Amino acid sequence: MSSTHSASDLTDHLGYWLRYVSNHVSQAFARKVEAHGVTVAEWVLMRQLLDEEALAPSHLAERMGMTRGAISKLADRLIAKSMLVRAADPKDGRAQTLALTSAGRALVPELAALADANDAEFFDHLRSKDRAALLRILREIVEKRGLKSLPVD
Amino acid sequence: MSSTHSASDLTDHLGYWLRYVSNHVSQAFARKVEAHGVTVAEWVLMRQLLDEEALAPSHLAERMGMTRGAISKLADRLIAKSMLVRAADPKDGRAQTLALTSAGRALVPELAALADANDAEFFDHLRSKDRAALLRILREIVEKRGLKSLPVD
DNA sequence: TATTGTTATACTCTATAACTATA
DNA sequence: TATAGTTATAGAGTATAACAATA
Repeated sequence: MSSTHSASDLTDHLGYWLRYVSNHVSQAFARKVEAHGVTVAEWVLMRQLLDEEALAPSHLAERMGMTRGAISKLADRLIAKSMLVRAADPKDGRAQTLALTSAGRALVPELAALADANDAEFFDHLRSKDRAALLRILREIVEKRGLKSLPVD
Repeated sequence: MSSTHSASDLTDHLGYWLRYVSNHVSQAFARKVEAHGVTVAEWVLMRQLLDEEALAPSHLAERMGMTRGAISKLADRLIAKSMLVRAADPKDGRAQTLALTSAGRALVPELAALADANDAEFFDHLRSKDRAALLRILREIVEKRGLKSLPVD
């Protein structure tokens, strides 16, 4: 039990509010990106690859907090959409790498603009101090709680 | 475009961090409640009914930001688990009401305790000022953005 | 044997749309 | 016709587990 909560004031659960707001924000974003033929999860994967040239599926799984199987399926869909290419790793016969195609790379800024617009829609009305605090706190949770170790696989 | 973001610093999207943290928190909570045979979405529905005696499916759909069809299916599962009962509304032959069974009502505090524990796990390390700020900001977003009107149906 | 990745399977969550019964 | 609800269908997202290839 948290020191600041009791079972009686149910609406005070931060996890509840986080989920509620996050679901709405993601749904709104999903609607924006679907015109470009991609989903939110696909965008997240593409974004991981933007600065990286190429990444192993297992590496992506760790970063995104998903299993390797889930990444495989996500990658399949992006490959079918010609956003991604899979290639064998010459150094290790078991390994594969995933990289953006030029089409995929070209799409990222458009999606990023939509993400900007979505952020603006949900967060621009906040005082800039609150907006900064929200970002800082979320990052702190990720860092302190070491979020990324979830998928046991 | 938000005034505080550009397409180049992609990791600054609040929506991204919100989603990332929320997914981890919800997944951890899902693991805790599954021992009691319910899912997170089921818990949210049960919780809506705790203070209400009985609600119409359409009312729940509006509150939870889901379609009526989705509520129907969720309710089916909870009824199969004997947590919920469906009853005809005597005043309107079309209408139904959903209410917790005594077993359902008895389970809520146990789930609430798990929610407390989950919250503690993810948020207790924050300074209490930050914890309060997070709750306040999330609530403000819900209020100002009027979140609940999403499902068009 | 351990590791990388894929595939098979299953289930939750959710939407859209068609349908039923009542108003 | 309009409304309340359910059902049918579909697809995303994700997990677990079995499998294949390589190390």
